[in-house]
Amino acid sequence: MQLKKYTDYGLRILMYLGTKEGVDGRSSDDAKGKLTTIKAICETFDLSSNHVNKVVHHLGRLQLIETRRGKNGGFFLAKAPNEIRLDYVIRQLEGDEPWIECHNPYCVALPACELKGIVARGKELFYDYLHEFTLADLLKKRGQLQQIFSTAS
Amino acid sequence: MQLKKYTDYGLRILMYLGTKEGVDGRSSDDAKGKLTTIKAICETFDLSSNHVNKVVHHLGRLQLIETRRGKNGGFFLAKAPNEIRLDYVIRQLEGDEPWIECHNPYCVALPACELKGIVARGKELFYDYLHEFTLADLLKKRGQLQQIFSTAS
DNA sequence: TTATAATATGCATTATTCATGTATCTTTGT
DNA sequence: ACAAAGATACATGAATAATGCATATTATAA
Repeated sequence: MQLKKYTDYGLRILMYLGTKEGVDGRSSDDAKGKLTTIKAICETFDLSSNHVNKVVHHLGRLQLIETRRGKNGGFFLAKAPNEIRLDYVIRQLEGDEPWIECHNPYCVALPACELKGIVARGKELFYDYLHEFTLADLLKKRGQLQQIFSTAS
Repeated sequence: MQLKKYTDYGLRILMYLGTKEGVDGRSSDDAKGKLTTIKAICETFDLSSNHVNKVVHHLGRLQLIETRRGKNGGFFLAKAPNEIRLDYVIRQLEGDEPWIECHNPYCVALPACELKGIVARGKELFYDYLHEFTLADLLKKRGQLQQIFSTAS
């Protein structure tokens, strides 16, 4: 019972982008508006580039970030931080299956089982709570994060 | 993000015991007060006896059931169904680690990270909700469950 | 007191899923 | 044309859950 690292990495990437973001959604650490690259993320968080690659791609498909191929390519947030709800990010990256498995192996009690509904409702309460937060909430200590990200590598 | 089958099996076992339970906490399908055995559980739910063995042992250590070794041994509920709270059962069987892993690999953002607290609170809301329910709630359709369990095998 | 039926326990093995690695393709700016 | 970036497919490795096997321990009954 734990979120996948995949999901975790996705959230870290969004946080990183959130700290870089200027008015135009580009990296602000450079006047040229350089984009953030997978390489930069990997160096900052010390992660495998292959994995980050996939997560970035996924975030792109979700239209949470915009990716640019080719030289000087990279990616940046496609929405304002306060429009990126945590429940959505986690549900999508994590996958949204029921938290309890009634088939595989099939449970004979299924037709009279009250449990699956209770767990499903609990799951929804978890996500309802996450729905109250956005990426902006993760950036409260933005200055400190910027400092961490700029010195890490 | 899913409960372990181990946890699921534990809950099924408790439900099974709940349907058998008479005034004395013994199986009521037989005047002799025969105890429920691992074998009976395995036949009913079509599970591996080794796995059930371990879950039963765990439930015993948690004092949710009382186990009896030796010939004519078995086990039965050690508490009334309405005293067995689902949050407790699930927390114990599932293990109670944080749902998000900040170390392993260590995350540089940790000192300024708002995420861990949000997820931790969401997790608590999930368990708070489960706390409202007991095994008795899982036995609402007790008659139907009894019928299922007596015909399965 | 011996056989038997039950749980207890430890170790080994298998299966599943997550995580990571390698290679190559495609795109795009220089 | 070249180089730097993401896109994609496939393969491998690692972690953990699930299961299997063997044996010990205990209690009852013949």
